[in-house]
Amino acid sequence: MKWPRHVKRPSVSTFRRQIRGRTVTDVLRRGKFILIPLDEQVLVIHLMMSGDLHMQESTNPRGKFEHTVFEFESGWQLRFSDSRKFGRVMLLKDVSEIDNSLGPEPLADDFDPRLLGEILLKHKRLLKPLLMDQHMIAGLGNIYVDEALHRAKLHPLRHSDSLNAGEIKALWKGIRRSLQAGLRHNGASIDWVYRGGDFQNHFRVYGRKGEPCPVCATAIVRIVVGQRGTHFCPTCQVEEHAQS
DNA sequence: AGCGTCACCCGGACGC
DNA sequence: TGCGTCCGGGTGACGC
Repeated sequence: MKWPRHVKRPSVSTFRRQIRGRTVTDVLRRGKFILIPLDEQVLVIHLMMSGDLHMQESTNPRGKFEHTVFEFESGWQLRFSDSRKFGRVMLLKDVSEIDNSLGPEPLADDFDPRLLGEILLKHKRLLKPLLMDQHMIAGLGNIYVDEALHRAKLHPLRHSDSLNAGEIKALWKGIRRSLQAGLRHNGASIDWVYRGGDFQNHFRVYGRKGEPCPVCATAIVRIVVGQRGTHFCPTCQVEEHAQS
């Protein structure tokens, strides 16, 4: 979706006027966006990497990084804490702008190998940046892409239109399994940003440069692809397939 | 079309 | 110890 400059740091007073008296009717998610419908509008929050949402009683002192606070009539507050200020808060008329700009949900029932194959073959892109691109598939970040590619035994620099049916199926499985593993472990708490999860203790390749591959014990390699640290096993994830 | 690069941001890790 | 520098995360804009 568009990420207009003017929503980067919304004026607090404008915001306050617009959402005062509204009722939270639901809490939803689409891709990495948290959607909070407020009667006619929708509050959209992106945590990026260092953002965190939590409920606090209003009497609790405000934390150093709690830049945005939503007051409830009950006396509780929804606080958006974000030490690196990368997160975004937007108020939109409806979710269509976000919805239309995102690819399919990889854990949805209709995300099958055929749909993944269509996306991959329609573009001639490197696997890593394609999978990171929210317009292609919604919700995969750097960790999950590295983990999914390792599960699928695919090199991050493979071209998306070079995969055969078996590889597409393996990638489909890898994407879903790595997301499910993340969910099972309540997500990852990397850096010092603690969110309660322990998925970081179960990474197969991400952030494990030099450590043994859990499958074959080869040292994990780190390269940079599309400006992103990219981790893979040079034995399991071969770039060039021998011609036969 | 797709890639590389940059900007955004800042706590912490690292080097001297 | 204290300072300076670099890093990394997700996204959009931009140039090629």
